[in-house]
Amino acid sequence: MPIIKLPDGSNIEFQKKVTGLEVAEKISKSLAKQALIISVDGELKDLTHVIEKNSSVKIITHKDSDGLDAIRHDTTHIMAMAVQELFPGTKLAIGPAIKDGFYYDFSRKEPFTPIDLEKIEKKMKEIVEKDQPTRKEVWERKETKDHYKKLGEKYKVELVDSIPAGNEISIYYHGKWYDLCRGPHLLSTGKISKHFKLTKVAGAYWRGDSNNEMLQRIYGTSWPTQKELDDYLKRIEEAEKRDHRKLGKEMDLFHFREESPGAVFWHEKGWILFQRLIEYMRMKQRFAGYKEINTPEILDRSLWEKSGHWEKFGEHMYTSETPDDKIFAIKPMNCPGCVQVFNQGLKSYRDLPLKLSEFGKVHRYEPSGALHGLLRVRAFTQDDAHIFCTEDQITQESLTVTNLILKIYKDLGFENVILKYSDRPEKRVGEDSVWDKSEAALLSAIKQSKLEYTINKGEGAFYGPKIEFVLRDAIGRDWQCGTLQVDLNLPGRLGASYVDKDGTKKVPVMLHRALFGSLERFIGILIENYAGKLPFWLAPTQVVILPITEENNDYVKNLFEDLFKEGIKCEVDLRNQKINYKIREHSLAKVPMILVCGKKEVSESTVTVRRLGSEKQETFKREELIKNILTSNKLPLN
RNA sequence: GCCCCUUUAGCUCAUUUGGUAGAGCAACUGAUUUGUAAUCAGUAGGUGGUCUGUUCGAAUCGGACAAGGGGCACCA
Repeated sequence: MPIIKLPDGSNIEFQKKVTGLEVAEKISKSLAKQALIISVDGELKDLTHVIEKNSSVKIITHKDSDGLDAIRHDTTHIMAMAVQELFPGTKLAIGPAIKDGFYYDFSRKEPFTPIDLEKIEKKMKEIVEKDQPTRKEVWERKETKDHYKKLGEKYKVELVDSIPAGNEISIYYHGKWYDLCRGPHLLSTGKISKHFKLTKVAGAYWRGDSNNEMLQRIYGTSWPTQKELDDYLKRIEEAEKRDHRKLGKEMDLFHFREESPGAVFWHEKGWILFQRLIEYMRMKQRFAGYKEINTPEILDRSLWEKSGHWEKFGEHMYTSETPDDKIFAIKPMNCPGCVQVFNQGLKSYRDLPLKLSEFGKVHRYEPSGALHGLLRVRAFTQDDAHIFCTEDQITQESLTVTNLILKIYKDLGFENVILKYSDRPEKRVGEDSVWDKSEAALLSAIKQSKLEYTINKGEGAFYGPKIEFVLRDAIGRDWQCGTLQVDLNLPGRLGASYVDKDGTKKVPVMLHRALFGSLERFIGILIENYAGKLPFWLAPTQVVILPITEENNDYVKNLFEDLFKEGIKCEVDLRNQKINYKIREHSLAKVPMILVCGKKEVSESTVTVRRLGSEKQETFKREELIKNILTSNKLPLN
């Protein structure tokens, strides 16, 4: 007779085999009420699942992430049920729970409209109200396939085929409707409650393969309570308010236009921000021993053929033909140019590691559907560098790069960083022994950094393993930014060499490294992270000075000159407007500091300060204030 | 690139079923000299994304293209 071990360590002994629900009831009535599914020895099961032997059981409620997933999985079944009722002939593909919600992929000729979504939602609520019981049946493989073949549900047939031999094939019924599904599911359709919402329709390839048919995917979200649903919708709204495309327009930082899709037209304010970021990085890299170079944007085809880009990267490259019938490529990467700088003149082992940095503008022909504001563009500036070193130096140099990246992210307000490590892919160049060495070197650097990391097996570049740096922003979103790649290939292809101790020529290892990846992209991330309220040192307009009346204009202009001379990005607003009007306008423009000078300030040689996000007014002596401002304006070079 | 949607004044949006476009904010002019999130009045502003078809007549209906948006694929 089964002895059930509970998560708190206690045991309950039953006289006969029991269902999950009976276990929950034995623990408490309220738990049984809240129970959604159970976990038996780590496997998720229905509440109706019969436990026959001793096992560890956990009753799962909506407070567990597995419980939330179960609710969403049920909701997507109910959606599919509603869709098939309303739109007979619609075929089903798959419908899993995902982060914050669920989707189901359908195959149907006519597109679903927003009005259809409303109808589906209404129908779903009816289904929930009917509270139809869930029932599981186990079918034979062949019977299942024949059944779905007859119905013309070709995706279900494919799914049956992909279930490993020996696994049971389960069908879940909700009332009369049923679906092929591994489960588990809640006891009845009423269990999910009505706190769901269908959010959007989108195209999606069957099995994520662009060679397959495009299905219609309906996304939705589902929560245990109305409050959680409202909170989620609010969160989405907040994220929309931070959208860098919207803020970029409002703050007059940049724009895009038809003539050059995916390329940024930087306005004065955006360009100031861009330059300031570069200024910071320059200082940071100079301290770290980098030498900044700059290489041509357009290079002859032969170089790209030698480097392998022409073959491997050609479809993403812009090319141009000149009147003398030569073909040039606009660089999509900086590395070949950088290697040419290395190649110029004789290099000795004493020169290594040699770190050459470049703020290089690259162009890549990205698929049109991939473009997205500043985050995915066709022309962008990499904060690139290539470190030429020996194999023995890989670990140390990788660690140094990692530490530099972490420090920089921290300076810019990002404390949460995780790493993604990718090792050798199937298609690769170089000896396995060298791969062993470079992988070990990179991994050792990661371990020494003590950061959380995930391993992406086989996702490395063809020339070497890589690390990607992912940072988490203020509202919990992850962004992939920096990258560090070990390259045992390009230097050789492009004929790089150095003279070693023994007088022989050797080929150096090259580390590719980008801190933010793309400055354009990073600025987009910065804007969203700070919701446009950039830190003082980065703000394109740092200070606006407002006179109360015309009488204070001279004082204000004089103060402006003092700040301007010190390099503060400062403006005066002498317009004939009320102070309320100006405060509102400059606050909305996200100027970090507003200075107000009226009769009182002029007579006392003081300035009243209002900082963005605060209604507090503070009055300072003029000299003291200037000193404070200069301190805030320093680059964060810790 | 693929599926769906969108495109009207500088910005945000309106114009029921086809009868050549309106508002708020911004801009400009004038008045107002103002103490911490919108002072008042007036003026001007549009080949309705582009091309094309249907029609006596198209912002409105059809088609093509482009850009943008949401996803998918892609991100070397």
